[in-house]
Amino acid sequence: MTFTMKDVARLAGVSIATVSAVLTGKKPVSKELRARIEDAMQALDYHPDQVARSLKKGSTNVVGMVIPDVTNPFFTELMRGAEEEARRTGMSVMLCNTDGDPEIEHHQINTLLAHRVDGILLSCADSFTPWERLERRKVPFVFFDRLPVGYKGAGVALDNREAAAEATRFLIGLGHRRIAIIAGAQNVSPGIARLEGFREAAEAAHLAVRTQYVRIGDFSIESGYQCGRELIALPSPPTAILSCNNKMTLGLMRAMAEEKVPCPDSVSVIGFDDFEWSANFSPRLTTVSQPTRAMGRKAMEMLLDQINAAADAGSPGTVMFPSQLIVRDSTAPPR
Amino acid sequence: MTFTMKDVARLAGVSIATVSAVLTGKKPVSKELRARIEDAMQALDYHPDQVARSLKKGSTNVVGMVIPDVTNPFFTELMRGAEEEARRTGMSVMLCNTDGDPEIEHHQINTLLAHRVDGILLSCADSFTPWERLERRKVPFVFFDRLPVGYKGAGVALDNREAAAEATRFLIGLGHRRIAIIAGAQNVSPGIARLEGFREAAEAAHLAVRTQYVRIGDFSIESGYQCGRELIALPSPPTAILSCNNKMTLGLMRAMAEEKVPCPDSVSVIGFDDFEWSANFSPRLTTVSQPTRAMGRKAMEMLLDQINAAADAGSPGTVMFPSQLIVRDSTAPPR
DNA sequence: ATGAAAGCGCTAACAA
DNA sequence: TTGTTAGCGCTTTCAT
Repeated sequence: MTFTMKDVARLAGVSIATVSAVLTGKKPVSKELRARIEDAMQALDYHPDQVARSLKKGSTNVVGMVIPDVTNPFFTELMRGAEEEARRTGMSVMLCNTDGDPEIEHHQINTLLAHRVDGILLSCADSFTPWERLERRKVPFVFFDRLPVGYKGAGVALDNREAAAEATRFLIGLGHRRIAIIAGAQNVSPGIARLEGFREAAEAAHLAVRTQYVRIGDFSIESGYQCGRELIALPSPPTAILSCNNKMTLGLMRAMAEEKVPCPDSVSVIGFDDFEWSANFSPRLTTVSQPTRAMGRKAMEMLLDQINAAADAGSPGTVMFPSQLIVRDSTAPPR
Repeated sequence: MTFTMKDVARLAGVSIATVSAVLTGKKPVSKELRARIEDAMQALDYHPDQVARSLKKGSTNVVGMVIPDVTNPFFTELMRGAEEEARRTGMSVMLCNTDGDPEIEHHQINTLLAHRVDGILLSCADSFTPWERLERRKVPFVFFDRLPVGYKGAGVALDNREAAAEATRFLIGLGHRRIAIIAGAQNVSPGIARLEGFREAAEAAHLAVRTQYVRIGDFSIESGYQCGRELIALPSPPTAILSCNNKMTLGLMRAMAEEKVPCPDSVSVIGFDDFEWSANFSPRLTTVSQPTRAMGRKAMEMLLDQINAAADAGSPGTVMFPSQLIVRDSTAPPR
C-alpha cells in the first residue's frame, strides 16, 4: 500500500495542488503550509510517482542507450560518461544490449519508444540502422561510436581515420615495412574508417598494402585470434600488426603466445581502445586511446541539448574526437 | 505529433474500448472490427503508450538491476543472463551502476522506485545495504552475487566458500605449502566467504596460514597490483597465490611481469571469475569459473516469480551455485 | 460483441 | 497564496 498526493494533502489539511506546488517548487507556498506538507510526506513515507508525472508532462526523464556489447568495457565506459552527465540533470539511463544484431536492435528501440524515453543514444548494430525511423517518430537521438553510413546528424565519434593513420605512421617511423592490419567489421563506421586510415598512411609512405596483410575480423576475440594465426603463418609474415579493437587484440596476443612469436621482438602490435586492461598485459600494450568517458558525456550533452531545445536549433552535426597514441612495450623497431 | 488510441478509434469508427480490446487480446473482437482497427493502427503508425498503461495497471514491465561496476564483464554477463530471461516475458531491464558507493546505490534505488519498477535485482555496494527499506516499500527484490550480511531472503550467489576451498585444495594437492591469498573487500559477502574458504582448506591440510600471506584488496586492478608486489617482495615469498576476482588478478599478473617473476615457474596463480579474457592471457589463467549467465537468469527468474506470485508463496531463500575450477597454464607444482 | 464512463496519480490552467 | 478542475492515454467494469 503506497500513499499518493491525495493522502498527503488530506493529512496536511490542504489541497493536492498545494502538495504538488511544494514538490515542483515552481509555485510559491507559505512557510506554514510547506512545513505541514513536508511533515505529512515524511510521516507517510511519500514518494512521488514518476509514472503519473510522466503521463501528465509528456516526458519521462529517462533516456535510452543502445550498445552492441555490454560486456565490452569500451561501451560501458561510454555509458558511465553518459550517465554521469545525465545524473546532473536528474535523468536516468536505460541501457540496452543488441549483440550487434539489427533485429534485437530494432526490438530494443521499440521498447524504448514504447516507454516514451525522452531521447536515445545509439551505437548502431550495422550501418543501415534506419535512423529515418527515429526521425519520423520525432524522438531526439544522437549516434555515438558507430554511425550509419551517410549519417550527418547529431553524433559523436573518434576520428578513426586519422587515429589509424597515426598508428600506422608510427609503425612506419619505427622502420616497419611489412605491416598488417586486423580490421573490424566493414559494415560499421569505425571498422571502415580505420582500414581507410591504415591504407592512407601506407600509401603516403609509398608502402604497397599487400592484400594478404589485410584481414577483416568482426571485433570478436575469436576473429582476432583467427586473423592473427593466419598472419603469423604467412610465408613472409608481417613485422607489425595494427589491431582494430580491444577484443581482437586479445585474440591476436593469444595467437602469438601460442605460436611463440615474441612481441615486440618478432612482431610489434598496436591495439585500439585503451583501457584498464591494456597496461596490465605483458607486454604492456601500445594502444590508440579514445577519450571514452568524455565521448559518452558529450553524446549525452548533445542529446540533452536537443531535448531541451525549442526544437529550432539546427543539428550540431557529428563531433569528432581526437585519439591519442599511447606507446608502451608492444612496439619496437623491426629486427 | 504522436497518435493515441482515440485517433485509431475515430479512424476505424469504433470506440476506444474496442481498440484496447484488440491490443490486450483479452476480450473477443469480431474479425470485421479487428481488421478495421489494425488497418487504422497501421495507417497512423500507432504505438501504445507504456507510460499510460503503466499508470492504469499499476505495473511498468520494467525491472531495475543495480550493480557495483558496469565496466566489469562479470557483472554485465550477469546482466545479459537477466535480460535474456526478462525479454521472454516482455520485461525490460534498467541497469544502474553504483561504483560500489552506498550513497550512489541509495540514489539509484530511489530513482528505480520513483519510476515504479516492478522489481529490483541488486548486487550490493556494501553489506549493510538496507534491504529493510525495500521490504518496507513492498517491492519484489532479489540479491545476487553480493548479499548483505545476515540476509536470508531471495538471493543468488556462488558457493564462494567452497569455491575458494577447492582452489586452495588444488594448490595444496600440487605440492604447494606457501600459499597466499589476495582477498577481496571484506565488507561484501564474496570477499568474506572466499577468504573463509581459503582458511578452511588450509587448516584442513594442517597448513598454518601466515598473516603476511593474507592480503586484503578491494577488487580493483590497482589493489591486486599492490598486494601482488607486497607478496613478491616478502623474504619468503609464496609459491602460489589465489586471487579473488578478475581485476585483482590482472593487477597481480602485471606485478609479476614487472618483477620478472615467471608464472607458473616461480609462482602459480589461480584467479576468480573466468571469462573471455582469462583464456587469452599468457599464461592462460587457471580460474574459478562461475556459471555467470545462468546465475543472472536465475536471479531474474526468481524475481519474476515474486512479481507474478499471489504474494503468498514464501521466500525461496538464497540459491547457491557451484563453481568450477578450470585448470589452464598458470598453475604447476612448486619447484 | 461493443460502447460509455470511471479513474490510475499527477500537473497546470484558472478561479477565488 | 491556495483550491478546483480538467485532462495525460490507457484499462476495465458495467451496460447495452
